[in-house]
Amino acid sequence: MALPKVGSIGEYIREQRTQAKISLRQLAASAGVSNPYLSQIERGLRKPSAEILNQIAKGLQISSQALYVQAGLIEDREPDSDVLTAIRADRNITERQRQVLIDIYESFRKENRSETPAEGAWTTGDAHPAAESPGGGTDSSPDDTPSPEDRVTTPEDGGSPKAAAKPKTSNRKTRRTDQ
Amino acid sequence: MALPKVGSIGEYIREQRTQAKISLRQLAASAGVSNPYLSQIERGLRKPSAEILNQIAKGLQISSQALYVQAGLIEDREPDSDVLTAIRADRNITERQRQVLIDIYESFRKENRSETPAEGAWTTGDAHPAAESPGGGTDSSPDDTPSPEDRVTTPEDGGSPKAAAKPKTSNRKTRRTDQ
DNA sequence: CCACCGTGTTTGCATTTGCAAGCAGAGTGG
DNA sequence: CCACTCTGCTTGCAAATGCAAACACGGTGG
Repeated sequence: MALPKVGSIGEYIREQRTQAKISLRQLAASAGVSNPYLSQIERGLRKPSAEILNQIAKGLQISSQALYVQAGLIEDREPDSDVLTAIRADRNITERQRQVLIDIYESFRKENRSETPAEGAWTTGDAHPAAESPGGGTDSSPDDTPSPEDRVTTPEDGGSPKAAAKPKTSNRKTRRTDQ
Repeated sequence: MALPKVGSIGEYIREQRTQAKISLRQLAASAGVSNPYLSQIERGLRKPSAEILNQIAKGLQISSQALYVQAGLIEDREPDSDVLTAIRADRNITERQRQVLIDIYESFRKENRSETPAEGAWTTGDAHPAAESPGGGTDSSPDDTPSPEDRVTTPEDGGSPKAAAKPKTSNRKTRRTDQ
């Protein structure tokens, strides 16, 4: 594998650490990871998992998001609409309320997005067995699904957003060649 | 109990998946993970790493941050200031510039926070990399790809506020987390 | 009835993470 | 000179991730 470069995450961590003038062992201790492992991470020999990354971020007292971005784990340009940021930044609501709002908003976004392609296509007679598409995207009937375990989504209003089926072609590719 | 509760991340994923009316295999395919693994993730039998989590988020077309928050990996409490959210929400700057701004801001925060009693720590003439004012000469390169070797640290100015965190905590034993 | 296609699940195995223990130097000073 | 402490790095090894293949169950229809 040769581990070409798992991204500059290691460099970034070492950068932040040396800048903070703390030793590898100190950071490892405060981050709760072992010193050798941190060493390997910093030199790109190991690819830390999210937990470790989070702990390192805490140990460095930097933003986890910054680390995730550096690790290329969040690089996907999220729809950074200020709505979501406003929701996340708002401190006058509880976490649950925040989550509900985010869920609703994302459901709306997803719904809108899956309606973009030309209608039909996946409703044609080619019998997509799994998709089956009850109602499809146009009617957007809110109460067509039994909703197995409705936990997070419990808005009082009945207009819960239901996302339309995703006409993703059944790509059989499972093996992902990465890294 | 052998498998610790990894949080409701699996539940959340399954929730989103069923909401989107896509099958487990479909999501696994579009996310680039194997079906059985996704099944185990959804039931909390496995703890997906950040990459897998990111892939799943992409497959679900939902926010990665939402997943990370659900996974308890982002804490969601760091960006408690609208400054950061404003920076992140601003779309008139490149990713690089945004990162620089965030780094600077975090450096300031860290400086303020670690400047508890006993001042005279940051005056030791160390150079703080991120806390450099990019000035007007910021590269307006439309390229927003985080280059690996191009670290944000480019100290050239000496008159910027320095942040030197000199934690009094001496070496601390590496705590081991049972697991 | 049983082949076929869909759903999600379980079973072994390769690969990897992540750590405890030990190694190689650089200061410091008794 | 050697003991002590710091720095970071290398070495095996337990445990986990993550996947391919096979399993169990349900519906269609030939």
